[in-house]
Amino acid sequence: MKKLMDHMTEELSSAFEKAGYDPALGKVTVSNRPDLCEFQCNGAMAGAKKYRKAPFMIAEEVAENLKGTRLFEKAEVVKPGFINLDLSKEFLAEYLVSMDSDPMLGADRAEKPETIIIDYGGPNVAKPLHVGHLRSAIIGESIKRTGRFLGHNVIGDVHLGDWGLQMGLIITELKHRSPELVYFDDSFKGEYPKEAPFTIGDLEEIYPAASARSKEDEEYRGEALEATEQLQNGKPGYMALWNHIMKVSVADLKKNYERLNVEFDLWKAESDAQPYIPDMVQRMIDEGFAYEDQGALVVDVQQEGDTKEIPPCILLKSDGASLYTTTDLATIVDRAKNYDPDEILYVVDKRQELHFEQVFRCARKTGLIGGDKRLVFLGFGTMNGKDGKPFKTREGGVMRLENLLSDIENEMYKKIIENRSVKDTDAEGTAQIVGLSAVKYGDLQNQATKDYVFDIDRFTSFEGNTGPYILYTIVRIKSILARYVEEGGSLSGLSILPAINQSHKNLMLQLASFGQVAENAFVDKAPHRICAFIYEAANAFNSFYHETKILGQQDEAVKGSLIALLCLTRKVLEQSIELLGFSAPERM
RNA sequence: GUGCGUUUAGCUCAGCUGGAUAGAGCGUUUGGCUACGGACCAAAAGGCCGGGGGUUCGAAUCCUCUAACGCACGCCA
Repeated sequence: MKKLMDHMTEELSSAFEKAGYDPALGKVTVSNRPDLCEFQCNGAMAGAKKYRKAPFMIAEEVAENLKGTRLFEKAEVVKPGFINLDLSKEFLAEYLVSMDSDPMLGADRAEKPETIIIDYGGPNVAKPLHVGHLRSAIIGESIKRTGRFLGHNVIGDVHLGDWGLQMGLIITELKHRSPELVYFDDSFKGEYPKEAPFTIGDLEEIYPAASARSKEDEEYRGEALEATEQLQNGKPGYMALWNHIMKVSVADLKKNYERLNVEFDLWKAESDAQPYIPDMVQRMIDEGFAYEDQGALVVDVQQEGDTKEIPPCILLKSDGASLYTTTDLATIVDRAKNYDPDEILYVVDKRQELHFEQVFRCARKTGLIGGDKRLVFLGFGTMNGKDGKPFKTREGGVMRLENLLSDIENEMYKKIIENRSVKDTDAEGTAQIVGLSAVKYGDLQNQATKDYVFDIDRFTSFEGNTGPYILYTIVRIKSILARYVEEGGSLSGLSILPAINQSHKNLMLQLASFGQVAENAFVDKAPHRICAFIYEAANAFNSFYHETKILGQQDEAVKGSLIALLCLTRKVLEQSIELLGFSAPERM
């Protein structure tokens, strides 16, 4: 569907052209002086030099050509050469009517749908999810939903860390604790037990213990490294243990991600890429890309024009074991082969930027993926506490994700109970929904690439630019609509009419920009733009609501049109939060 | 050391391709419930956009120098 802005830009462009100027000057933007006008065009000033003419004169000539247009109710020329525009209420109403009947709400479905793999989540098995995993999950999920909404074939892959030294560490620690287990008996030939000899709780205690010990105990670390390599070589006992670890962990991870309303299409892991490694490495050697350096097998990725030294990619360590670089490369092979994606997007901690730069260069250089395919790194910043330092528990430890969520939910529950004006049959369920909005909105409202301060008190507040405030606004709309229906009104057959006051028009203008916002947010991988849009829309609605009598409206046609606009507002807001990855309750 | 990033109101952050008086929220101050949810709305105060120089009719935005802070820099992931 053609955007409002496109309609206006077309109109201005032809006005410029008719006056003998470059139509490209007719670009219309949202006004940065809402007190003066709704939209503006600055083309006259941009063209002044080229045409050696005062911008004001150019603007006047252009404005002359706008007379009689049904698009604008005002098109005036101001000071140096601004063309200030106010949209016609009738045209705006027509636009909203067509937007209302468009399932995309004014956004365009991709002309050429692309296959995009988003690599996000990135948890390690046997380790509980902690706050560090939050951003990847939230941001990745939002981008996935937005891309999908716009018609792309987006595949979310959790990309589990299941193959590195961490596994060797767990196996080693298990061996120290229970050497009698059959998994450690090399002569054992029978079938390994079906049940894991540990629970998720055990694993969560075992890993940190092993990790800590390996840092102090050289010999222990050596054992872990050896176990890692043996696992990677498929030692049966270790493979059996690995299977147990995977099963126990994945079940737990799924539970946690579900609570976050985050869903992956693929639960692939590092280990899934292993089968591709030998061939890939061999080919890199054969084709002369890989060579031995200091005992390790490496590929140079330095390029001309680099302002710094980029270390080579290490494919195999001197002991022959692979690293995460190797795995990431092999994963590209896997993905290229099985999904043929146009783009692979990595939503990862920004500290890994250099690593991915190396991986991408190596993949390109060695032709693992077609040159027309995109490898994109979206690095996000750290989640800090109020002190500006990485978020920790009160005791200074790493905050587990489930604890964080529980804290938020409890906080929400308290507030809901305190404020409940409507009887709420399921305060706990509501607290969960609202709590999730607080966490997600609090995160997504910031630019992904920057560090941000996670402030529970602020995020869970019902006031200000928060998830709960947005949900409150939606619930309020639902409540009005419900009352309208109770009073005998019908929600069908209503149509949107021109605005009856300025706040009414402002709301309509804001809603009309949804499609453009969604598209831009996806192109720029910037969910925070959707947040900004939602917040402005919610404000516009509340302001309109405050000034305008709705249910008490005498004129039935007007009343119906206001109700129709409420329906559209609700639709737009709900679609927007859907893109962010949360939803609104019926009451709160 | 090299490279990358950040620096906007007391605090937390926006500012889309350079445009007219730099915007929100929180906090502070003030006003509004005999209209549909006051978890709201309206308003005030608060800023040499880290600093210098430059490009431009016009710079928070582009270039350059500089400061502070953060992060990364071959066999961990």
